[in-house]
Order: sequence, then structure tokens, then C-alpha cells
Amino acid sequence: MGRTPCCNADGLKKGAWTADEDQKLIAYIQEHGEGGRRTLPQKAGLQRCGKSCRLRWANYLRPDIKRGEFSTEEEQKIIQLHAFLGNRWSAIARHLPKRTDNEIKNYWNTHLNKRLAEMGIDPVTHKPLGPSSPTTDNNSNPTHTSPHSQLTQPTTQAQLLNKLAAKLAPSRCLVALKTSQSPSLRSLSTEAEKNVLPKRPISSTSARLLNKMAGRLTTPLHCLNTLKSILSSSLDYQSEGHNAIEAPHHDDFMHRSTSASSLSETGSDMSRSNAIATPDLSPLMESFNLDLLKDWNGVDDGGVSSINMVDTYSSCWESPFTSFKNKKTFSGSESMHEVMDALTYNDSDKTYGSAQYDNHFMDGFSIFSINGCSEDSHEDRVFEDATYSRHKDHFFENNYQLPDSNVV
DNA sequence: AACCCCCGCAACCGCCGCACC
DNA sequence: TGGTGCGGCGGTTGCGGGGGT
Repeated sequence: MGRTPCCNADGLKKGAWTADEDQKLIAYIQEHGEGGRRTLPQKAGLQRCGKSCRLRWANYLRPDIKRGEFSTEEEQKIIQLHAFLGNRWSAIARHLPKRTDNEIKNYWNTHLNKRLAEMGIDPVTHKPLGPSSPTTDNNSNPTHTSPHSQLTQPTTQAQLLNKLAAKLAPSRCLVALKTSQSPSLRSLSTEAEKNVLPKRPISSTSARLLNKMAGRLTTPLHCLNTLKSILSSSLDYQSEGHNAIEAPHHDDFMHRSTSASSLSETGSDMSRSNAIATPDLSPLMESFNLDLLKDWNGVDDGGVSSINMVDTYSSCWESPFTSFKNKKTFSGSESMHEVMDALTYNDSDKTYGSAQYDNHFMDGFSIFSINGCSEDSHEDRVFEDATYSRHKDHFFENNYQLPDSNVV
């Protein structure tokens, strides 16, 4: 039953590798390749477990590893990627050739983390540290106090919705969800998307729909209630004997979903829309294996990238911010349509999508991105993330600008 | 010169998803 | 089909070097 153990715990060496061990490992892999890690130590004459050999090779001995000081460009890239990906070091490492996830993790923990903090930037949120910053006052600001309270974090809400999207993507519920958008959601996707995305496949609207949902979640309660309402609509409809593929009529959805009306409101109004009669959704949650309070890990695929979700949120409700397209500064009280219209644009070569983000890392600086659609696009995926940074009206392509005393 | 403390980083640990038997 | 191990990942540990006293 099962595989043979990769190693026996007894008699195996731990701790620092010697030059002799390194040579044995290098010689073996050069001759036989990296495969067969289970039996590699024995064949290579090493008293190590396969896992240890793998780590030693992957993090230290591999010939294509670049060691030593990180360049400024690499630092900027790490910071930028960390803002979007969090502590997903392997994902970050994939964007930095010849650097290992372990090295990047160590560099972050020992250098960049502190440097950002010294600059007054929260290394976790990548936002300016303020008097109510989570890192300075956990009691007054609930965002870092418990898993439950993390709902107030845009990132967490986005991750939650990502997970929802991933669960919905292959299911029939997504069909219902997509076709039961509220009028406001439809209006959001009308002018801008009609003009900007003529070639976008219909199915891709699910990703943007969920992005927009993320952008409208202003409070923990609202987050939960909106999710519940949307899911309950779908659940109710199916429980009434409808074929789930045959999505409910739009007005039907509106009738059922209390929070649907809240979705048409501005962000400042949405926080008031919490009085929702919520049915027991535990069966549905269970069917999606979706634990709202415990499962905070984002997902990469299945529908919507976390980058999308997180930053749509930020772009909508973090104010003031400035639209690159129109050089317009928003106060946060504008309608979603107004905001989205200002954030979409065409250039001569490509037609870009409407999901943008505008993360503020510090006063005046922000990261701005446009998610385009390419010919490679297929259902429920967003491709060609183009990332920029901006300071006031200055626009830097693919270059996160670290702040210094001359800026701002 | 000895001791202490801090810091950087290699390596380990534990968990999870998936493949294998 | 279910138990088990593998591989990958992120978090953590602890060793060793350097600086300060």
C-alpha cells in the first residue's frame, strides 16, 4: 500500500551541508538528473533524506541560481509583487529569474520588511502607516485581531470572493450569478465594456462581475451579507425546481436579493445596507466547501485573480485617487459608473478591460494596472495584466518607484 | 580578549494537495 | 477506492559571524 518511504528517519544527517556532501549531490544530479529524489540520497551516497537533498539543490546548488545582493530593480519588483501576492514566495520567485523563493523570503524578512516600515509603510498592507494602523494599534483597529475581523481587510474580502469565484466557476451557479446581475452591475458593464471590450467573450463577464462585487464590499457585515444574498438567490431558485442552467430572470433575482439594491449604491451608502434577512446558507457553504471564517487563502485561478479583486476594491473606495485616463481626482462619493468610465481607456493597439486597480502604497504613489483581454483569453480568466506605477501625473511603466525624500 | 547581543540566512518543520499503489 | 507518500510551499528555527561593550 502506498509508496515506499522516501527515507528512514534513523541515521540521517541534519544541519549544515558539508562541501563533500554538496559535491556528491552535484555530481549525482549532473549525471542522473533531478528525478528519483526518493532514492537519490542512497544512490548519491548521502546520509540525508530526499527532502533535504531537494531543498539543498533547489535553494543553493542549482547552477542557474543568482546569489548575492539584490538589485534595485529586483527590490522594486519584490515589493510590487508582494503588494499583490502577499507572502506567496514561490509565486513571487517565478517573476524573478534565478532567485529562489527561500532567498526572496529571507530578503523580505530581513531587509525589505524593515525598510518599508522605516519609510512609514505597512509591510503587510503596503499602505502608509497611520495612527490607526493595524501594526500600531491592534485594539483600535480590528483588522489584525482575529480571522473573523480580517473581513475588514479588502485583501481578505477579495480572497474570499476569489475562492467563491473558484468554487462557482465550474458550477451551474455561476451561470445564474452571471445572468442575475443587478441593474447597477449591468450598467457598469454597459457603456464602458461595450465600447472598450467589443471582442471580449461574454463568459468573461463573470470575472469582472465578481471583481465589481469585490469593489462594493465596504464592511465585514456587508461582505457576508452580500455573499449570502447572492448565494441564497441562486439556492432559492434552484430549490424551487428550476434548472440551474436556466438562469433566473433578472427581475426575479432583484426581487429575492435584498442586497442587490445595495449593489447599486455608492460606497458611502452601502455600509447602511446591512439589514438583510439571511436564510440558512450552511448547506450551500458546505457544498462549496467555503468556510467564511477560517479559509482565508486566496486562489489563483478558477475565475478571478486576486490582483483583480483586491485592487478593484481599492480603486473604487480608496479616495482620493486620480484616474490616469482623465486626470481626474475622485473623492470617493462618485457613482461607480463614473469611476469605472474614468478608469477605462483604449490605446491604438489594444483594447483593455475595465478591471483596474490603484493601490496606494504611500502618499502620492500608487500602483495602477489594467487587465486587458487578449486572443488567449478564455472563459473566466483575465490575461495580460499590465502594471504601472504613478506619482501624481507622472506615469511609470512597469516600474514601482520607491519613495524618497524628494518625492511627494 | 572575552562576552554578549543582534542579524542574516541556510535548513528544518509542518501542512496540504495530489499522485501512486 | 482509500491509505500513504511525495513534492511543494510558507513559517520558523538556530547556527555562525560581526559588531559593540
